[in-house]
Amino acid sequence: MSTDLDLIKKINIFKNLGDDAIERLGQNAVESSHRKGKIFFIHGDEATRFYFIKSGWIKLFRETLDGDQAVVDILPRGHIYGETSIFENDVYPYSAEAVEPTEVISFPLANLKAEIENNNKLALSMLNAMARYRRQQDQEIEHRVIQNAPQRIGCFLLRLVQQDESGPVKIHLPYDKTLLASRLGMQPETFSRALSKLKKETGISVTGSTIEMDSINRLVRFSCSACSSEFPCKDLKAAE
Amino acid sequence: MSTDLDLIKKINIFKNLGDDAIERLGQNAVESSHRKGKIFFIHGDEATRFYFIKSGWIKLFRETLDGDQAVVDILPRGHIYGETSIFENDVYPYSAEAVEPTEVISFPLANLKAEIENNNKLALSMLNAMARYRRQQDQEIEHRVIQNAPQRIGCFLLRLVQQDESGPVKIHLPYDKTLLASRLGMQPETFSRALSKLKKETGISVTGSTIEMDSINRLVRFSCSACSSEFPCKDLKAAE
DNA sequence: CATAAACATTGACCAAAATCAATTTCCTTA
DNA sequence: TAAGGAAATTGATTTTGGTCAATGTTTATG
Repeated sequence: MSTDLDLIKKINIFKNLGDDAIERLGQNAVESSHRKGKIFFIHGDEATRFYFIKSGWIKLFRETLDGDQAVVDILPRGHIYGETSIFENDVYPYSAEAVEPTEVISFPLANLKAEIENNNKLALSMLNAMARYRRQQDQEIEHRVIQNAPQRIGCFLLRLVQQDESGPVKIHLPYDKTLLASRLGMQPETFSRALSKLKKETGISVTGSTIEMDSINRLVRFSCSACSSEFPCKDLKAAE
Repeated sequence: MSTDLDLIKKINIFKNLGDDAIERLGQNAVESSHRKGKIFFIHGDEATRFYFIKSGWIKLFRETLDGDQAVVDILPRGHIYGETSIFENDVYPYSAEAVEPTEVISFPLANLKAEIENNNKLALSMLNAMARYRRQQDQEIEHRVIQNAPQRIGCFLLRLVQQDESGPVKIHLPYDKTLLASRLGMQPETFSRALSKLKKETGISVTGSTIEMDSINRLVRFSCSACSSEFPCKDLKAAE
């Protein structure tokens, strides 16, 4: 396990912790690789472990009995998932699936639960992470009320670029368009049409999953006019 | 200030704290009454205080320059607001407005900030509160993806009733319909029509802001089929 | 109690997005 | 490199909810 220690130290909410705490949290950590499509858990399952994404992408979602699905979030490398179940009576509040080949490290939730009881530093980092997430979700709701489909796509793209970019920009979509559509709460067909519209309205050029533009100005004008935050909306990046 | 101590102890995230901590948190607390329409702060304002709702209702929202508004939440008596700004560089992340005559107690954020640094109990209660809120927001997003307008109203109504109710039920809407519409992310006209449809589909009877039905069964079947949670969806009550 | 103002409903129409169906394009892998 | 399958696009149509305007209803207030 000790080979992992350095990696564990880099986990966002574990930063600033002492080596002894890291050691305790890392007890019985297990590293594993998974193919696209791997289901880690289903919402409602009893929760025993939480996961750190070493590489790949994880989709968090919930679905109804008849298969309608709502994507809660799509997490890149560096994030953890499943950890909030310690506040949910040890039940996972969402389902988790690998949408790319993925490497994860899993940890017993018991470690986290025990550590957080006594380690104020850890509690505070978790609070910070939680607060950031909360703001993100609030904004997500806002966007779905105020922005239309093309604007939501534009907003998502802007969160992929360095926000001080002033010249030409080239963006690569982080995962496929169908998945991105569900992440933005729309159908694939709607996404396709909305992207065409965005192209027409803002002059971006789209080649497969590569998107280019001379400058982000027109995109900002188009998307951020229907948002309560000023651009650049710091801390709301789509990926890290 | 000492007259407030008993009240402060009852604040959700302050439960289980010792008298000394309560004392510190309550330093320079100020009680005040406000008319409907009072704006406490606007998102982006520098944050200095957080508020406890002694009575009344508070709307949390964000709005764009051209007046489009997204309601984040509507809080009843017993809740606090503005406290998360300690994780947001001391800036309020949303605007807050009284939608009824309201009594509040405000506290310096500095108290909370100082206390949380050293008091693990407090940090843990905040984490729990935050986690509950997060789950609620996740579900909110899910509902807006999966449920249509009449189903969202039905779901909201169900969260107002005791969830083990088996006989006839009488519900009183907690605030006016226009506000409720915005809380559910729809226009007043849409709300009105959606409520009519709900009436037709589930046999509920509506008289002003009083809603009655023989049993919640039909409502559950109508609304909860488009949701990933089983009824009763515990901990997701609309009011407390 | 009268009256204005706010709230709520209804109708007609419009716009956005979902759905269903048919291709086309891209990517994987045999 | 060819074939098959998945992903993406496009078209036609329907559904849902939004918008605008008119009218009815409740509520607060002088």
